[in-house]
Amino acid sequence: MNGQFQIATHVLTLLCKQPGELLSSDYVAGSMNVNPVLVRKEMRKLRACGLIESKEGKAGGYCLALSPKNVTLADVYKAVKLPPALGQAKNKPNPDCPVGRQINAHLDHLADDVEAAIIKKLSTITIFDFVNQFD
Amino acid sequence: MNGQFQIATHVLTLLCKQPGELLSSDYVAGSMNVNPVLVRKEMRKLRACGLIESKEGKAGGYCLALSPKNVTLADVYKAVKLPPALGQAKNKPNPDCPVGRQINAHLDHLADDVEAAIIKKLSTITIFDFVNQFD
DNA sequence: ACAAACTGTAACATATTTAATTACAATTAA
DNA sequence: TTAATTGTAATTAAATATGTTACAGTTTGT
Repeated sequence: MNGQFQIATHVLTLLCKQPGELLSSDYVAGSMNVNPVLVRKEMRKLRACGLIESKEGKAGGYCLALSPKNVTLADVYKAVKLPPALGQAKNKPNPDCPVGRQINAHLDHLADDVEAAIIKKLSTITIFDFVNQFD
Repeated sequence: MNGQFQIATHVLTLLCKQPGELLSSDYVAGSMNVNPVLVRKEMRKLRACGLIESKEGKAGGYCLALSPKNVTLADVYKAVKLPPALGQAKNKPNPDCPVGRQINAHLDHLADDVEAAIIKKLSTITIFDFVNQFD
């Protein structure tokens, strides 16, 4: 099981609900019951993509880098870099078989199409939209 | 890495290319360089969904149960039952946190939407279409 | 200057999932 | 009756994700 997208989305939700404040990885980890180091690992990815900012030192923490209306869940998906939705075969098909020789090219193209469909769907939902669902 | 969809699609491609013949798991496994037992495991799923038929005993093997024009890659995707594209968190968010209390419902709904988008995309491609790409 | 509270990150342990392998009962054809 | 094959379980090995510990570096406040 892979909960990286869920962690990232949870953090962004918290940051969105408490704008202007710096939230620590310990605080966030407490809201979701995961290890603070895991949170910091996801935050590294989000920061690398410019979605959040972090501040070190005492009273440090994380905050949004952009307006929640300008960040979509597609940005989050790309930032966390999940394994491909259709999976990823590691076998090396038999090059002497007409099907084996070509299938990886076709499967790769298909996987790209599916990832594009996921991103298209997620790009219709901003962080603001997602957070707005909460009571 | 998870190559179940790729195995299933590879087998269906071979079956489609050699209609009327029964292909053995050994033959198929040889084309893709995986273990024959893995092939038989995926075949079980495809058969449970009615996509293929199998025959036991000497000279047994597998063949398509439907016309390749009537089977889409969405059927294959549903048959192999991959883990959800957005992952699956296993943490239990803090029920005392307003965000933690609700987020799983929202994430689950989102995951359903994404799976629907994947299936929508895959349902536009039949096995016939996929195989037709080959030389 | 110093202590405290953080991030950033590495290293290691644990848990889970997937693939490979082995084994064998049941089935079918020759 | 033998050989080839599916169906399936059990085990091992490999890959991946998570949890944990540790600690250097940074910043704030006293």
